[in-house]
Amino acid sequence: MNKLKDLQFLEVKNKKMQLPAFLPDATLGFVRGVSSNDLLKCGIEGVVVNIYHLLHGELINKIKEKKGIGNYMKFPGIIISDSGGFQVMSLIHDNPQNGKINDDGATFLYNNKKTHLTPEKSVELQLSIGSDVVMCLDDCTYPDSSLEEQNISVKRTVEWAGRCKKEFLKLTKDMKANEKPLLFGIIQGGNNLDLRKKCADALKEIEFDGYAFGGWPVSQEGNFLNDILKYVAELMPENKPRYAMGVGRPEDIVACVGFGYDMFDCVIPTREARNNRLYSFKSNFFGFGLRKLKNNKKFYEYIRIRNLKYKTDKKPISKNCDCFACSNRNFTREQIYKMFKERDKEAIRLATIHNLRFYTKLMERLRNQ
RNA sequence: GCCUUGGUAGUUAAGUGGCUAUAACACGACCCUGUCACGGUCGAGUCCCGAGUUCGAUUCUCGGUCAGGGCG
Repeated sequence: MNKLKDLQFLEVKNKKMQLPAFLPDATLGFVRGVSSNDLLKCGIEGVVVNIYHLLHGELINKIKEKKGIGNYMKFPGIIISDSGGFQVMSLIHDNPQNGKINDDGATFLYNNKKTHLTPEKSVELQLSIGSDVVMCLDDCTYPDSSLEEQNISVKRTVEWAGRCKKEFLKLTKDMKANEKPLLFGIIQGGNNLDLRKKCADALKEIEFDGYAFGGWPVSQEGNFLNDILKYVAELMPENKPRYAMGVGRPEDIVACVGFGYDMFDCVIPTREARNNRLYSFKSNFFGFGLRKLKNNKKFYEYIRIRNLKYKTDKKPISKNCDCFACSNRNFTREQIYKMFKERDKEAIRLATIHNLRFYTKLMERLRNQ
């Protein structure tokens, strides 16, 4: 029924990842709270690191010493590097005292540290750590930013994408095919369909290995931008991977797979694990097809493990979960509650493993339509 | 026995002769969409006891009591 199956894998540098895929954010070169081994056991086949945070945290040289981010992380899967474009929004646009942005690039002033990124520099850094998928530096905005800001954002994003491509070609021209990473372009334009189209057309003209939906995917009122996501997916070439950056909640991912997206990253499963929310599938989930999943946001539920009612709950987090915490009745809610209350780091680990397994299981289900 | 310092929320502290007495942690509920994130929002919960001075005392005075310190 769908064109999802057109693209079953993302392949790069002799690595292979099943699609659609969820990639947790390993911003600083690790997924908070868990080891790379934990990730593999959860079925995670790729992660997203962030070149701004790696640079700001002065980790680039350490990564180079280890001969690449894969070795550094001891993670054999696909590693996407985000360009720092999101931080242009989350740090500078949100708080101009954190830096300046102009047509050349962005200068971050954060925690008394200066970090300068241009499109060329971002690409160079991403290549220097041995990233598998290089993201173009973009000027990321909120959907409700002013039209003027959206215009500037798209203009810059397109120009920067051109510069990224040029730099990428220059730096990778001598690489063998099985050493060469991919380069993805990011489509901006906020909630403006014309700008989205303009941006997508320009990026397709430049030609990338994959295309991403960029920008904050949620309206000011807190509604997921289904229509925009759908529209942008249709602007992307069907034969190349489509990446919905920052998406999202389980029902949003289901919707986006329906629109044609293949790749997702989001802080939700990991951050919420640390902050109390643990997901589980309702039993009907396993009988649902994609269409039914799309029309039924209630295929899952969550518990807030630190709530008082779990203090004496001897059930596992989820009865139909096979994660390390839940399987073999390894840990009860009562135990994890207690570990959280005692600030035991293992609580965060178990919770993160649990939520990541929930997400990988969701993706497995979406692959088998 | 004498002298001395102190007693404010569950804990540790800040503060005031007059507005709904403050913060952190802990507690309870909620939130989180390319991580500024074990973070954020909201809520509940306090001036040791008695007497005095005063229009008004958690605040000043005296006594009690409890805890710490010093001297015997």
